[in-house]
Amino acid sequence: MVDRAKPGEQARTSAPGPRQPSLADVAGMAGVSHMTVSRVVNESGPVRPETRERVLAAVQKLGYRPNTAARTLVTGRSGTLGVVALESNLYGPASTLYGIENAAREAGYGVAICSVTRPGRTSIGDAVESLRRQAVEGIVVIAPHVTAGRALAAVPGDIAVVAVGGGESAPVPVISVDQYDGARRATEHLLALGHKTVWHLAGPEDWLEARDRERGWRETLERRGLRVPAVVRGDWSPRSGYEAGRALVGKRGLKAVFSANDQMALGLLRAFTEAGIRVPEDVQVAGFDDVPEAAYFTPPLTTVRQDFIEVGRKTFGLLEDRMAGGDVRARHLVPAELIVRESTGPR
Amino acid sequence: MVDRAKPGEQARTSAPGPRQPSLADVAGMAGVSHMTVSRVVNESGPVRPETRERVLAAVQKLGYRPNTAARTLVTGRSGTLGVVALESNLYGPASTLYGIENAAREAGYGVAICSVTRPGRTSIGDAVESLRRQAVEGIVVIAPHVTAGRALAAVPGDIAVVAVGGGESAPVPVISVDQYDGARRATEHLLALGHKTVWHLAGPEDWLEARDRERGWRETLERRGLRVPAVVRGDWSPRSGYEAGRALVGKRGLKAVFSANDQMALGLLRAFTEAGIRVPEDVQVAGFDDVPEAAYFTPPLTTVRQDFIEVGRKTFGLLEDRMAGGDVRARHLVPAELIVRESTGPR
DNA sequence: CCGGGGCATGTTAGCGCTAACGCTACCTCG
DNA sequence: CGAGGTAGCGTTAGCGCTAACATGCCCCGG
Repeated sequence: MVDRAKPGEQARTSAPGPRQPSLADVAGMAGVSHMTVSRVVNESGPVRPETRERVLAAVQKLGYRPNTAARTLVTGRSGTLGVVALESNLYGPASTLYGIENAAREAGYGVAICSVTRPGRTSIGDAVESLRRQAVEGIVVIAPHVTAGRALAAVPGDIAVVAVGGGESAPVPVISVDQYDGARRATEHLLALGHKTVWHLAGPEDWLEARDRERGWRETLERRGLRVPAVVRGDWSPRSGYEAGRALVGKRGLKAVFSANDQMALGLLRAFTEAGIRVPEDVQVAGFDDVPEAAYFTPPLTTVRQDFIEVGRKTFGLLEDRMAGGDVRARHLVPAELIVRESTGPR
Repeated sequence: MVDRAKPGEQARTSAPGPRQPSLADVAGMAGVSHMTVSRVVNESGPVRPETRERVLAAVQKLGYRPNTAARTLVTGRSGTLGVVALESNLYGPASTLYGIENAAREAGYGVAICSVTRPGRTSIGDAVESLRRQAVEGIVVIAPHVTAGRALAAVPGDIAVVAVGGGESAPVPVISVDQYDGARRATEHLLALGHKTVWHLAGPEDWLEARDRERGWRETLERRGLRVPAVVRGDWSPRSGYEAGRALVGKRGLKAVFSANDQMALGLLRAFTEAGIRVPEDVQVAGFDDVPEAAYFTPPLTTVRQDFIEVGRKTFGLLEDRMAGGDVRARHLVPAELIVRESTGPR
């Protein structure tokens, strides 16, 4: 039965050498049936210790490696998850990706990624489709955009999908850091320092995280009956923070600014420095993300830390539930933590 | 974890649902053989236009999706590449990952990632092994560590592997940014400002990039017969840069420092600021990486830019060559570019 | 009017694996 | 001492797909 000379064997033109050993090859060498080898390899079903030894020796000698494609074909399970990631170096999304990969690997899953540049209905749809062809068992969409919600609604319902950090109205479970509460904490911290109000440098309008942070800031002010200054908007980049900072310089009553992320806060600090405004003496600044650099800005930045490992863990857990058939649709929040540093230090 | 009591007892806990349509289902609906459907789907072989229409209609109606596992099993090609990535948020590795994913996607490949925390012989070996089980056709190892070279030597030779940014003595092609030349440029730039020598804040000793940057700095000084100050070493983090900065403060003749990356340079700036040392008036500082923040540090940082998109493109190109059977072993360098900003500005 | 060569399709044989069941010992217990 | 287990294997039948060959058909030249 190990006679493989008969069928068209010289079909391979590019001659990749001897093909990978299969169960049958191992079985032949160990003098057992391929099923016994399968049982040894997968530890399914009883095998006599000495038989196992023979099989393992043959596996070792031949360098046998199970063929995932065949296994997937017959079992319908690939052991792979898909992640739709945003192609960006932004601290949050990148950290989230690693957090998920981490949790997945610990559970024995592989991870296939497919990045999208500009999330819209089609590109997320395409990404999901391309991952499905890779036979993933479940998909995580890192979709911080408002439009992502709509895109997710169009995703076929016969595969487990969870979204992280977005997908507001999406018909899928969503995990995210509690942006609203983080913004509230930062704002209240600034107010507690005695300011009459707090300005806000917001992120792009089509990012849910930007909206939530803005809402957290706005409602905190409103709850206290304080004046809500006009929002200045950036695009997360240090450059946009810098430009916003130049626009803010000279505003009457500018005493405290809450930036929607640390990178923009850095730009702010730069603009203020150039304008001769001292932080924290003249104006106090808080950011969001706690990037590793934040503690070493000039001055060190008060910010809101997000636990992305935890986000990854929760995301994976939820995806597992979905894959097992659970009908989870809740929104899961991971708490945010305020880190106080000199940029809001006592004067 | 889900406890499935006995193999084969109640494996399918979740929706047994109608299984995905197969070629046969489409064939049945279109009234043709499954082979004709295959030909339509893959555009291989002649099919009458009206037949094609019927088939496509059935494909559409049933929502047919080709089964990659089956296709892989029979063709031996999976259309997927593997990337062994470093689990870190470091700007370089993360950017490289996206660069590669980009190039791969444009060429129609999927990407599976497997991250390793602490690269050593075993973990890279494990990662490669785990990717092979996912039937990847080629593997990119983002391996900036010295040990990675040895680990790569132990990787079986029957699969295409290329390394990016490391793997010095590895028996595989290597792509990297020209760290040596980048460091040389930064150092010469600092010297051109009239300093007698340049200090160096190096990266971890077991990172090849750190070694190359240090060598570029050292040999530039030596070529000019200048004194080579003792190297201060950090771990890439802003914190380590800060600590190094505190150690450097007060050194006699400290006029110019070249930091092996921007994050550490930020720590340096912080330490100098706290010590009352002005940059660039008292000491001039250059970094490496050109992270997006660098232009907004206080002061804006002179640094060396790396083109990671280009690295990704070249890496993928080389991997393609390898997969096609080419025996490429060269070391490919992507040039680095010096970006001059205020931290080395004219006094 | 017939045979050869294409075009458009169908048929068959696996790829490597696991699920499901079959078969033989041997062992236990009433 | 026979019925009924169970450990330890083997055998068979696909999973969905593609490569290779087989078939029917029509067109055309001889």
